[in-house]
Amino acid sequence: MGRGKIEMKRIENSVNRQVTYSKRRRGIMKKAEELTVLCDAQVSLIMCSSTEFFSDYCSPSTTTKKIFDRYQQASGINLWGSQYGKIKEYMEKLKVNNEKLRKEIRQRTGEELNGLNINELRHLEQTVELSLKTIRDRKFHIISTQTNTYNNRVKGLERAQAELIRTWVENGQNQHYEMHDQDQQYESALVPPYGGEHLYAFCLEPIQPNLHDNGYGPHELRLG
Amino acid sequence: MGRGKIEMKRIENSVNRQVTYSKRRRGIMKKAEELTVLCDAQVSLIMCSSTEFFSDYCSPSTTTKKIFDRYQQASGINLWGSQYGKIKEYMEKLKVNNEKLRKEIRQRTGEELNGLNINELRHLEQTVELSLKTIRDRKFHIISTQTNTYNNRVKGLERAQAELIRTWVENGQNQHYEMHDQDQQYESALVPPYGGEHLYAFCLEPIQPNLHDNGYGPHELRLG
DNA sequence: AGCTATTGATAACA
DNA sequence: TTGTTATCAATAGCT
Repeated sequence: MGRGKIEMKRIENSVNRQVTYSKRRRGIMKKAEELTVLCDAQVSLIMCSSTEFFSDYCSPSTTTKKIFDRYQQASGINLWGSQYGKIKEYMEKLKVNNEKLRKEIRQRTGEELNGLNINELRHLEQTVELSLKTIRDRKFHIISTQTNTYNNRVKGLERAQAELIRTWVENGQNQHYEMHDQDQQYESALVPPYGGEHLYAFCLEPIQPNLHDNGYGPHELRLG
Repeated sequence: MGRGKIEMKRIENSVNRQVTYSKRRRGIMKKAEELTVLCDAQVSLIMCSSTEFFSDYCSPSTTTKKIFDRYQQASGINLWGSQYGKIKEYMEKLKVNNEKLRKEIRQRTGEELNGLNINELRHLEQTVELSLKTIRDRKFHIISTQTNTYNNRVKGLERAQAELIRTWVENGQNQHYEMHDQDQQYESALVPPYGGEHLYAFCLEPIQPNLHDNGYGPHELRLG
């Protein structure tokens, strides 16, 4: 509800996050007060920002502690039973949603294609193709960044070397052999990561990202 | 924000008051959840209607009690049933898992590539590439199946036609014109789906598969 | 419970 | 940060 819709996920820009927090904090407090006044309700609201800044609202004529205590009592005595069904229902929804997400992944992986007709397959193909392109672009971006890093490191060392050579030469010719040794060591240590083939050597070993985690952990716990 | 502005005072009609309470209760809970997600905040919200009905919201990864304790540093009561705690914990796991699945999808989609190093990107690229291949194979399989279906249908009709012609010819030459008409109708009806271009015509219109369901359904229900 | 006409909240911008 | 405004979201009054 602003100049544009926003995704419901953590706002990455920390300044925006703080601004949004302030604004929404005021908004939710207003809502709490309105609920109190309009509906004769009692509301306790405690908020803690990501920077550990607390704020609270509490309806007049009571305290957060009183509401909290009353809630504990009430949920222990009256309400627990009726809540139980709702909680189970909620969990079912979560599970269903979970399964839906897994199915999407299986389709994208190509593990579960039987249910799809050709239209859906074509769409899926296009989607995955696009994803692949995005991933490749990102990879090339990173590779070029890495290359620049190495370039810069090499340039720095070359400058240092030139300086050393200059120093040694100025100090006389009798240390000529040692300098040459230094030079060769330097070359052999530096060239490999800089050379074409070897640039990629550092990432040959495959790593298992967090794809395909089966995610069955939660099922360990059963309602009993 | 409704059909008309309302005065900010207790709603006297008790039915209206209850209805408004329900609606606004959902609203404020949604706001609390949004604050939690968008701003990485921790929120504890307890509401008690004028009929003593309690509801609460609490950010994941914490509990109302923890927030309350941290805020007030004075409670001393611990009556949260062990069941309640376990179930909440289970739901938290489900939620976390949900988020993990969503993240995997976002990575496969290429929406969230920032956290990945080059190894991971390479692996992801390979995985998605493989998926794409699987999907394509399946698509071609279906296309060829479709083609065979059409081939068979055509062959069947050709046989039937030949049989008809034979019958008609055996019955005499005076029905020659009508047979020719039949023949033409048959051709124009059959050729389009069998012809190269037109084979694909039936699947041009894009379909939205169940990818990217935002999955907010489960959040409708709150504890309390 | 659902449905809209309205008011309200707020994301982006200044 | 505080204010402004174009947009999206919540909801009051009805059914």
